[in-house]
This record gives sequence, C-alpha cells and structure tokens, in this order.
Amino acid sequence: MARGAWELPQALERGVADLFPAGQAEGAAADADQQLAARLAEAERDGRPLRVKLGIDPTGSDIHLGHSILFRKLRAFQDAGHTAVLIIGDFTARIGDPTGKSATRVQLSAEAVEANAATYLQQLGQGQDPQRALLDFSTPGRLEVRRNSEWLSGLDLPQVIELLGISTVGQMLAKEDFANRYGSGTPISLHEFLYPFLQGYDSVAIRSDLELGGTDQKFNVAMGRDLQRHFGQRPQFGMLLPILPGLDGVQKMSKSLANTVGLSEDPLSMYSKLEKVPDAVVEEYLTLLTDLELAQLPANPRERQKAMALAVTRQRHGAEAALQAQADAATLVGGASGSGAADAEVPEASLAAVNFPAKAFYLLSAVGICASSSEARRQIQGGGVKLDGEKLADPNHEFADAAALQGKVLQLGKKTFRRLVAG
RNA sequence: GGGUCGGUGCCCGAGUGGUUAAUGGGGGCGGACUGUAAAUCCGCUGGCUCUGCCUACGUUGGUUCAAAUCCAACCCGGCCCA
Repeated sequence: MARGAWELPQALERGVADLFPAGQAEGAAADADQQLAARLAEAERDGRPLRVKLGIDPTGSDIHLGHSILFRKLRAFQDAGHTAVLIIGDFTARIGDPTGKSATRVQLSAEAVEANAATYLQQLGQGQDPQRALLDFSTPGRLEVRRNSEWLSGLDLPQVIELLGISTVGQMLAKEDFANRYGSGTPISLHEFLYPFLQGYDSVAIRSDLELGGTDQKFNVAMGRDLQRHFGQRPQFGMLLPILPGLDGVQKMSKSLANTVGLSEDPLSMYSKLEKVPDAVVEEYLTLLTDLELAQLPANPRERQKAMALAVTRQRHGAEAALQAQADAATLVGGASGSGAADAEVPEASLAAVNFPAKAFYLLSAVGICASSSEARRQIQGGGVKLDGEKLADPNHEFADAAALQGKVLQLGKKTFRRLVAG
C-alpha cells in the first residue's frame, strides 16, 4: 500500500494493511462516512474524539509482540487525541473466536477469563508511567475499558434471533475459516457462528467509529458495520494490521506455536530472540514494532536485525537495559566461549528444590532448565550442556552439595542460561 | 434417529496377535558450519536421581501364555440418509 494512500498522519498510517471503506480522495466533498481522513477532520472540527475500538479475548495469560502491534496502533490514536475503547471480551472468550482456528476452541471458565483479563491490563500498562506503558491509562478521556458481558450477557433470545437474522448461512460459509473447516470435514459447532455477531454487536454497544484488528478480522469487523447499520448507527471504519509472523518467520506469532516474544519477558531473552529472527521478516518487524525510520538504518541485514531487536527491547525496558541486553547477548552467544558468561546478567535458578547428592541429569530437570530428567540426560549426551563454559559430558556425574554449584552458570544450547543460587 | 467409515506418540501417518516405546515424514531440541540465522550435514525426540523400573495406541471391560492389533459396550468425529 503506497504511503499517503489514505492521507492519514504517518503515525496512524504506518503498517496498515487494509482500511475500509476507503472512498476516493478526489471528487466531491470529502465524505466522512467513506473516508477516514474526512472523519478525522470532522472530529477535529467538532471537538469530538473518535471512538476507536479494539477487542481482546482474555484467553491466555501473556500478551506477546504479535498482539502489541494492535495496541501500538491504538496508542497512536490515543496520542492523536482520540478515545481508545478497549473491550475485554470476557463473554466472547467463553465462546472462542473461530477465526484462524482449525478446531473448536476450548471454552473457558468465568474465573479463568477474569484472571486473564487482570494480567492483560497489567501488561498493557495499567498503573504505569504512560511513557513506558503500551497504552495511556492516565490521560483523562483517552481510554475506556469495557467488558462485553456488560451488554452481551443481557441479550435475550428474541434479540439473539434478531442478530442472527442479519446474515445468512451462505455468508457464514463464505468466511474462509468456516469454508476450510467445512470443506475438509472438520467439525464446526453452531455456537461458533454466533461469534462474529457478538463481536459485531460490541461495535453497536460502544458506538465505535473505527475498529482495529488483524487482517484475519475483516469478516468480524465488517459484521460490525452491518450490525451498526441495522441498528441505525453510522458504520465504523475498519483498520486492519498485518498478522505478525512469529520467530520462525513463517507462521503467525502464537503462543501455541511457541514462536512468540512476550511483552513482559526479560531484556536478555527478548533481545536475543529478536536479533535472530529470519531476515525475511526483519523489515516487517521494523515497520510494525518500532518507530524507526527505515531509510536511515544501515543496509547490512545483520545491523538492521540488531537495530530492530534493540529498539523493541528499549520500548519495554528502557535504553539502558536494552543496551545491556545487547552486550550480554554478544558475550553469551557470540561467545569468548564461556569465560564471559559468568559475568553477564543471567536469570537465576534456585537450588532449593534440589536434593543432594544430585546427578547431572537430575540437576538439569530439578532446576527447571530441562522439561524432564530424561530430556536432560539426552541433552547432556548430545553435548549441549555446559557448566561455567565447560562441557558436561557425563549425565551421571554427581554433585555432592549446593556449595559446589553455587554461583556457577549452567548453559543449555546457545541461548539458555541459568545462574545457580542456593535456595 | 438409521447406515457407514474412523479415533495411534507435539502434528501427520504406518502398523491387524508375539523379539521393540511402536516404521516413516513434519515440527522441536542439541552438535558442526555461518552474519546469531537460513541452507547443508550429524545426533536426539514418553517418564523416572536410570545399567533397571514404570506409563502409553479414544474409554471401560473381556478373550488369550501374549493385544495398538480379536470381542463387547460406551464416548467422540466425518460422510450418506432422515
């Protein structure tokens, strides 16, 4: 999409994959129902900030960088003076968004949903300095946090039937996910059809002017427009951002694919994961996760990769911690093999749970560096384990007591380190 | 509701009575190499302080000296019919 295609401020336009409706800029009077630029101008003229909707279903406990691109965009709207309406999908989380799913999602209990919601808000920066936080929680009028159970749990059957009457089975089956599943004989539960209506109804309930979402949300966002029109409201705009590829560079970033970087990860692991994302996605990461001016970065791919990793880490942890993480990563990985590792900042692991005397393979699992003692045994035999830079070759090597290990750095592969501390 | 086919380890998928944690592929992890990577090559890939012992082929029972493999019931799913 060419820069300036929608005549939006750079901060709002950066990285946008799709914006609809997108009426022609030329021609008759700018139409505030068809062009976002016109709607923005109208908002400014009338002194009425836009209501920008972003819904999240609290189905997990961690927010990762893939989610953050939407929050970054939401923040950009906040910074431009608009109202972010963050919808916690406490009701819809219990149905599960079928988008992108090849199977029916497990339904969550109300308690689990509420607990997840709380950690989400915390990760988004509730109660934190707006400079460092992802969203601005403190400036008055810039944020509304709503739960969709507010309006959804009160719908009665006649109302639900009214909603369902707005669309057709044909339209539902035209949705890619449903079409794929139906076509391949994978089950689709009927209640999953309800999801788009409920998400759409959220837009009605909060009188959304614009909804943010990933490109896979087009169907649901468009449904919001249909419902708003049905209920006599001015339909929202849809602004879609790309789905961030995960660390594998191929599939979308998703916890279940274990290719994520969590927002609250420590600086070192955040940096070292990011500095080795595949070349193919570095530009996308730069565009979507940083504010760096792409043209001014060095051309060398390795340098761009590092600049990206540094910039993202800085946003979350500050400049100092980010630089430290960069230095540590260089020491640990690039490695004046081992000797430097002892000095670098490394997450600690307690020996409290270890029963001595401890055999090497048992130690690895007891300390949490390997998932099981069997795995630890294999890793040692495979030559992937070092203690203070020296290869541990014998899985049965016995350590008599904690004192022998205190302060040493246990390393698995190239990127997993734990400094052992007495419990 | 009726008919029919099917449910195997993270995923896909072999395997139809008997040396075996269970062929093969994918993914993942580790090693070498490199710009950290990618590509390539090699190793590992149920659990347990482990020269052995557990637990595993939808569930529960049964037949057998012996079952993922045979039988029964049940649960779940696809397709066809209603």
